[in-house]
Amino acid sequence: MDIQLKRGLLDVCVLAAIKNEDSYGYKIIKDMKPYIELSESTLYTILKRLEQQEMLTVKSAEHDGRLRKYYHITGTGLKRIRDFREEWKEIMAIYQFVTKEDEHHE
Amino acid sequence: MDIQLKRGLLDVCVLAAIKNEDSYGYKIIKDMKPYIELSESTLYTILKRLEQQEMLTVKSAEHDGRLRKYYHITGTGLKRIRDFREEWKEIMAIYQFVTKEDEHHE
DNA sequence: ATGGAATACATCGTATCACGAAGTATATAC
DNA sequence: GTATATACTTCGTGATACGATGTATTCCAT
Repeated sequence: MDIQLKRGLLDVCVLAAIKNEDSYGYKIIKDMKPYIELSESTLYTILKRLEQQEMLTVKSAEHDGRLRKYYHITGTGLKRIRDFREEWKEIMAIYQFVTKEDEHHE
Repeated sequence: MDIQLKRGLLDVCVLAAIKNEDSYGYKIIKDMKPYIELSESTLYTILKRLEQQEMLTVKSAEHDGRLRKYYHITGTGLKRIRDFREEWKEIMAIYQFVTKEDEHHE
């Protein structure tokens, strides 16, 4: 898929991946894989950004003797997803504009 | 609207704006305005890129005594729009993933 | 006729951002 | 004991949208 098209979806997609239960880097990548593939460097950059924006919180926890960073979505993060639903209406309007056929052809 | 979300739509939206008839910078901006607002510097950057990618051709023509650059979509450009329709299926899958409700809540 | 919009295009610098490359470290399977 | 999977980190780079700024012409109101 076009890289540019992904850009606007990435952040919100990561948030969606931790929406129902806290998750960690590797698992997020796997869960997103069927929809969007992204590299580790990309994901951790995004996670750091989302943390700065207070869309999620981070907590280190031990698992099988080593530390994992678990990411938990915040109220702001949930709002981001709700806002995305609203933005989608504009996106659909753009989609219609791009794909509408020339009216006057038979 | 989120700038990031626009990114993937901009190129194809500009192509859509010249799909039915050749157009020029100022008019493209006006036609796109209801869907996506973009500055002149952004548009001309995009037009130059699309020309390099042979999605469109440029032809200067006189209008009211001064030169205008008219942009004409190519076969490659039209194919780009068709491909976009295909990509859209993936985008919709991502949208579903992001907005689907937690299954186990009543 | 004079000034200010509106039209029309161009260039430059900057900030954001996705990503590949490379690195560190541990657990598990063979 | 060696490879693979797990798990996270840092660095540098290229793409790109955009504000700022500049140039030049036409149109319109005063």
